[in-house]
Amino acid sequence: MQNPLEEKLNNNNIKPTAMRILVLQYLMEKNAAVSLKSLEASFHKADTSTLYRTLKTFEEKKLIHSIDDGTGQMKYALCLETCNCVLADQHYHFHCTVCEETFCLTSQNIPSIELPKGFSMTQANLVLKGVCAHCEVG
Amino acid sequence: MQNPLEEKLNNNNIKPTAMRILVLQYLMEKNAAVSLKSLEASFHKADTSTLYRTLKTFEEKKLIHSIDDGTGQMKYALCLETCNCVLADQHYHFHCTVCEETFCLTSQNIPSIELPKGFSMTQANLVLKGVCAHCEVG
DNA sequence: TACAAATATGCAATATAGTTTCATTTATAA
DNA sequence: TTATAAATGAAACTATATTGCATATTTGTA
Repeated sequence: MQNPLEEKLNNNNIKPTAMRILVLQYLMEKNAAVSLKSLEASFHKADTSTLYRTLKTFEEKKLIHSIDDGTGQMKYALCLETCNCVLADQHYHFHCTVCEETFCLTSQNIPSIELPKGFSMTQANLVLKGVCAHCEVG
Repeated sequence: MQNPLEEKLNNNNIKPTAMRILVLQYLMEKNAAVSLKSLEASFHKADTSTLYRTLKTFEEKKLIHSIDDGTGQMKYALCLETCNCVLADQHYHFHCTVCEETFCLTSQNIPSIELPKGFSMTQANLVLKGVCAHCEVG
């Protein structure tokens, strides 16, 4: 008998410490990708390095994936339940230049891309930029 | 009567100083995107800030475009002649995890991407990762 | 329970890329 | 020639990411 957060961590082979449960909860409540800074801002009591390593552990265990959205701050977002962080699981991300939030566009996978002869692809970092629905004027 | 490099700079409203001509030449000779660090390594006599500002000027004047390939070092590559750095000019980039070079894949434009309702897109940073033809084994 | 080993955390220091300030030099134009 | 504008060089500074090490906590085992 464990709570769903602990269960999720256990399913990913991550020991469910108090800190990790809180960080996971935070990630689940946000519908946008989060940065280390935003975690720091939300968890004053926790140390930066702990939060940093928590994110790294989550990423390593494929609970979250990282997004380099070009803001200079790496963002992290929860993977889908079925995610193995392989090419087939990759999706576009959208960075809103107004609210500065970054979202996963999981409704469509990335299209097949014709690579030059001899090239092989294993990963992708695909970030679209513009204005999100919430920030759109008019 | 001016050399092609100067002409290219002039066409982009960039005053052709000695330094800028050399940097442009360097960019044209490389078939991969270059970083500030690689410029520093190639131009020992020039100051970092000069090279930095040269890149920024080139980018501003749409002579080159920047690529955040996730290595932590911004890369820069020459735009195509016809480029206006608008959405239609965007293309994928490929970062080889072996030789660490980053290339423009200009042979195809990015496909049309279905955005959530209300989202509008103005830019993109699309980086594919894997192994390039030169580094492919076998 | 008690102890040993493994793991997680907190604090501090470090690394690195990017950026800015300001003085000096160089180019441009009246 | 002189005044003005622009480019360059040197140095300092900022921000993010990362690591080392001591302490605390958890876990497994007798």
